[in-house]
Amino acid sequence: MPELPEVETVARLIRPQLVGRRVESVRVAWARSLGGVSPTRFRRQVSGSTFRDVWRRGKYIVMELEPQAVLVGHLRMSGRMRVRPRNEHPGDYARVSLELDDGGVFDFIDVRKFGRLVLAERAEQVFPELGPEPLGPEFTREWFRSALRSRKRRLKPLLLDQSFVAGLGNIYTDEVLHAARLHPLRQAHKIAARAADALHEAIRDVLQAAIDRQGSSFDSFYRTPEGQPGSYQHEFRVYGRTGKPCYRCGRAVKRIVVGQRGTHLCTACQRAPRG
DNA sequence: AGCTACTCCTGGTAGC
DNA sequence: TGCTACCAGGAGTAGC
Repeated sequence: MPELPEVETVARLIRPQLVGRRVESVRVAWARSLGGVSPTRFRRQVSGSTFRDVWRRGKYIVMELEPQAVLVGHLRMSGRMRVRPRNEHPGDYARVSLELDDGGVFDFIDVRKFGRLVLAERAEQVFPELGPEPLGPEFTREWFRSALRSRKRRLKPLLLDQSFVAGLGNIYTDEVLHAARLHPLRQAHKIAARAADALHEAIRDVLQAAIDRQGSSFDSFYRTPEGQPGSYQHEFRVYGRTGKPCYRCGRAVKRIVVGQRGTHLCTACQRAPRG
């Protein structure tokens, strides 16, 4: 599921439910969700600690614990997080559960088991190399222009690369490229300054609009921590619209495969590179 | 440096 | 209805 807008939504909603809460006990139903940290050590260190803060970086959710530890969560394809009342059933896919001192239980839920909830001393120990936050102050037009110029790589795989820009995934990359009218196979270093600016603007606009709608939900997977679906899926202009008319020109949206990822585009609005 | 293939998992769905 | 094949929001690794 989750890309930057969904992860941001999760972080915003669980933050007020966790900050200040003490963990009373820990249940680990699927040890591999801990990413190599032993369940024993995880239980010992997390039990009794208190949430100090919750924030997002790229697609990671960082939960700071008192006095000095972090839980770094990544939802990958099917992960969710929520806080439920203790008398409510956790469901079949709660992989890690933390009982809180106010009667709530934090669940890390993950059908496909790709997600992780890693205990570390500092978040930076868990993060791989991450590019700038696309909605943050470092992501300027000037930086983006020169960053594109320095990469001899196709746009779609480049935008999906978290070490280039942090937070875009398969859906929003397709939406962003369509909004900027750029073909996913265009070479980054050949993008003119005006087109680079259009792409920069599209990235910020699409992600912000999706956050405003609490992300996108189109199957049973992604829900906000309160169980509500997001609504940005109603704004998709190409993703999942194969064969349907482009909202800009009316031609059928095409699906191609780029780097093993399904890729949706309008070949009239997004002109293919020569060759 | 950048590309492809493969891997980790389960569930939903299209097609027969 | 039942079976099978394929597909999916991510990303690390290996090999070329």
